[in-house]
Formats: sequence, structure tokens, C-alpha cells
Amino acid sequence: MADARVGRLASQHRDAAEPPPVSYGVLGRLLGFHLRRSQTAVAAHVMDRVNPEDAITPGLFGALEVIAANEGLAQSDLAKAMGVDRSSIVKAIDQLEARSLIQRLPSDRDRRRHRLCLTPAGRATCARLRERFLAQEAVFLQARLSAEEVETLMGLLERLHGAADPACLA
Amino acid sequence: MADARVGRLASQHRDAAEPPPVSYGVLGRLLGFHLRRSQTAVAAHVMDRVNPEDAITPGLFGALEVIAANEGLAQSDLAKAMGVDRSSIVKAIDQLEARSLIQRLPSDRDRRRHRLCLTPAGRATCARLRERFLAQEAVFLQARLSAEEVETLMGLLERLHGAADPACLA
DNA sequence: TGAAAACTGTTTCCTAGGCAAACAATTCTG
DNA sequence: CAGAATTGTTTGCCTAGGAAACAGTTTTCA
Repeated sequence: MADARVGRLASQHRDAAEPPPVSYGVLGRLLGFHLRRSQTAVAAHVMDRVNPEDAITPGLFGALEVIAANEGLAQSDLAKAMGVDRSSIVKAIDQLEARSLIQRLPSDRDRRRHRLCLTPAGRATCARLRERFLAQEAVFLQARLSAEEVETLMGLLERLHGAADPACLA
Repeated sequence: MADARVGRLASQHRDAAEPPPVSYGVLGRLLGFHLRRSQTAVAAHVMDRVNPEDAITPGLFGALEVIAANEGLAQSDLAKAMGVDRSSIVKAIDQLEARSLIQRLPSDRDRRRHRLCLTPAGRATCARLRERFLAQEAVFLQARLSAEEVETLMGLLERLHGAADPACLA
């Protein structure tokens, strides 16, 4: 029965060089699938065009940007904001510090903490990357969605993961 | 200047035990950020509740489901459908085969190819997992979005990554 | 005050997931 | 038939991240 259907479809495609289409089954109705595919598509697009000299990943840029927006914050706070473990943040900070984009400065109130601050070079790089990420996402999005649709999508996703930008709550 | 502002905000929060809020900077306007956070949120929710005995990841279930929907397809076709490298598929297939959920059967037309097919146990497990994934995603989504919003979100994401289900093109 | 609890950054170890290149077997192409 | 292309596989490498343990440093509270 299924074979008969496949047979018909296959014969329809025998002349055209198209391979018989593959069904995604129930994945088309699973949000997780669409989220993952979209996430990798956006990341791949942006990575391919932002990289030239900086060779930075979206994750590292995210950390850099959060530090830039909250200079002097501690690693634990950054971890909480990024939704990852404290120990995972250490590697990211190490990389950013190795590129001389940030510094771990001592806190005079709490000697356990490190105040994360950008270097002057870090500030410049962050500003440049910020523009590139925004521009390249715009290129990707404008080819697929209208401005209103992008706005709608952002709003829905924000409600989905619930990590709203506190700067918007002023 | 920035110090003065932080000082004011901090004093506003000194009595309440709330930590001073962290700003996400431009990340709030980057779709990649929202996509990643949403993806991990959904995956974590589903993983925590679907797992009991099967202990399967969303990725492995995705492969299983695509095989179920296209029995007899080759590993290369699966790789193309999942958007990953041929060599990455081998490990996934190995795991599914180790759990006796699928089999690599020889193709009589092309002795290079393996026809991927579910075992009877695989069919049962796949059907059960399918229901659980759908149900748990529904639980997650219903707490945050309306049915129309979910529909809108799915549609927008589908256009974003462009991997439409050919079964919908009938 | 002083002991116990909690927090911070770090290290080490482990896992999942994925790419690139090389390879043998097989099929396709001219 | 010879060369090009395809398929599955292996090996090696990389990124990202969690879990647990640790020492130094507050904080709590009896």
C-alpha cells in the first residue's frame, strides 16, 4: 500500500532528476525541530560573513556584549544571564581575555569576585561586531521575512524563553 | 557617569533582595540569541519529562522519526534531510541500531547503500516517543503562547530555515 | 565571637555533537 | 574499459557544556 504510493511518486520523478522527496514525519509539527534548524541557519549565515579577521563565535560575542552592557559584573552573574554553568563561563572569559578584549579586575568589596571589564580594544571590537551581527542578521532576515514578521517572531520567542532584557523594563 | 547611574539603581535595590538586573545589550535585538535560548528551553523541558526509560535525545528521535517516515532510505539521504554531514549520521545510526530500534538492510539495487528500516520494537518506541514529544511540547507551549501564536511561530520558523516537509506539498 | 553555611572562581574529567580528510567498495559516465 | 562520482566508514580534531571537587572568601546565626 505504502509501496504503491511510493511507486507512483517515484515514477513521476523518474524523468526529472529530482530525488524522491523525504518526509519529516511529525518533526514538522515539533517546535524544537524548527527552532534548531533556524538557529543553525542563522548562525551559519552570520558566522560566514562576520568572521573575516575576528573569527568570533556568536556565543563569545554574546558574552562580550553582556559584559559591555554591564561592566564590572561578576562571572557568576554572567553565567546566570547566559543560562550556563559557572564552569562553562571560565573558558569563554579565558578566550576573551586571551584576545585582550576584556580584563578580570579585582573587586575591593568582595575578594572572591572578578569585575569583568572591557579593554579599550575590547570596546572597539565589540562595537564593530555589534554592527556586523545586526547587519548580517538583517540581510538574512530581509530575504525571508517582512519587518513586521520579524518583530512578531522576536516577541513570540522572547515570551518562549522568558529572558527579557531588563533594560526594556525601565 | 555610568557609575552614578549604577549607584542609583543599586540603592533602589538595596532593601529588596533583588540583585541588580543585568542588561542583555543588543542581544535582545538579535534573533540568533532568542532562537538559541528558546531552543535550549524547549529541549530541556522535553528532555526532563520524556526520558524516564528511553533516555533518548531530541536529535536521535528526529533521526528515528525521519527513518520511520521514509523506510528504506539511505544514510546519505538522512544526512541531507537532517542537514548534517554523512559521517555524523553514522554515530546516530550506530546508537539506534545498538538499541535495536532500526536495522541497516542491504539494497539489492546498489550494494553501497544501506536501507534504513525500523524493527518492530523501533516502530513501537517511535510511536510512543512521538506522542510524548508532542504532548510535552504542548505542555511547554500552552503555558506561554496561544494556539494561534504557536501556529504563527511555526510558520515563520519554517520560512526561516526553508526545510519544508514535502508531505505538505501534495 | 566563632563555627557552620554559602558563595566564587577554578580545575579536572566526562559527554554529546559535529566537521574534515582519507579510504575501500561500488556504481556511473564517457 | 578507464576515470569520475557516490556511499558508508574510520580517524582525528574541535566546540560547547555539565558534574564534582577544591580553596579562598564572605555571610549567617547561635
